[in-house]
Amino acid sequence: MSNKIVEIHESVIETMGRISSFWGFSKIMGQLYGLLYLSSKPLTLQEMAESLSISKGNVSINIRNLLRWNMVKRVWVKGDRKDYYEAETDFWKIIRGVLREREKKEFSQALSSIGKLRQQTKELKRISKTADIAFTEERLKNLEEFIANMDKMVSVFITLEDLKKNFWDLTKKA
Amino acid sequence: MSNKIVEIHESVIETMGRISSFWGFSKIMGQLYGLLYLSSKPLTLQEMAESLSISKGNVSINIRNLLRWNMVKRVWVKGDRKDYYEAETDFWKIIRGVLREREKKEFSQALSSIGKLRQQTKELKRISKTADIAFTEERLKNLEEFIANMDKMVSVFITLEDLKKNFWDLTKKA
DNA sequence: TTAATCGTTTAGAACAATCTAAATATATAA
DNA sequence: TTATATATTTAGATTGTTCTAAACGATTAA
Repeated sequence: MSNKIVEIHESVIETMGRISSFWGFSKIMGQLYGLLYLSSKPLTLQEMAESLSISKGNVSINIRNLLRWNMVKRVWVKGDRKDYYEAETDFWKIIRGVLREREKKEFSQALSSIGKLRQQTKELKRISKTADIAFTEERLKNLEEFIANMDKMVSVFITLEDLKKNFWDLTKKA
Repeated sequence: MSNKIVEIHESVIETMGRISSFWGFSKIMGQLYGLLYLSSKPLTLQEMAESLSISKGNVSINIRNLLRWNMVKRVWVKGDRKDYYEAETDFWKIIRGVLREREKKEFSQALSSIGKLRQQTKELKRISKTADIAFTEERLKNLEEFIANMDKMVSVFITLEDLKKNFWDLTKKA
């Protein structure tokens, strides 16, 4: 590969690293993904470690996280016992997966926490009608409604994207 | 305040801290916001530091960040030289602000980085037509299109929320 | 002006995350 | 089975973040 194209690859990898840490993943995860995304053939742990000048162990744990988020796939190369990896290139599929597992989980957790606490406050209000209990209940009500709405928005997004995907798959088959 | 309601407040504050660090803000920021959100009157630095058992300096820098994101407001209490703070309770307004400043900035930065690199790759392709240059160009094209779409989605969201807000303001005035 | 009361900054401590190199575990081929 | 190639785990080093206590600076009241 020409010098210039190698430079371009490195810049893309750097950018991916920045994006990755911005979204709360590790920098290395983004860089590994960028490396694989720009590679026309699957790569081994060893190759990735050398390309990014990091240890094999570091690649190992970060690749495992990428696998967990379905951002890379492990592929088989016949006659070679090394593991090979390639990038998942369908970004919408990645987003759907991340929203489903990460955001969804966080929203429902927050929703149930706040819901429970609001319930406790309501019960308290039945017993004693003080100003601060009423105030707390009002605030928790608004908070719970907001989180429920965010939760719904994410669900709608996932559903829409799923529909789009299924429709696309159908048109391809037909 | 009763013992029970204090316990509830503490749980909400804890939950807010968790949400905050999940979204890439500091835990203390979330806790401070929670404290103010549940307070029926504005609080001083001193009061917040005592409530959360953290240093005044720590409150100072975290409150400054909350102000930066328009998540809290500084309010004046006549005849008192202390600064008082209260929570911004309009969550959609907060989201709009954060998207506008944080996400927007990140998207346009990524978009311009990748755009430039894609342009360089295109120029390279005019000179020499190797397989890896063509491959790189194809990948960068897809990546750029994806980021542009995300950017558009965020813009649409902000615009819609702004419209909703303006409409609401109008109906209130009428 | 001086004393008192705040808010902010800073130096260093405490803590947490990330990385490497080496050890260990696992899988394949001879 | 044994030897070899590979992946994963781990202990400790490194780095980065966040916190506190104290110093500093600014503002107000006397």
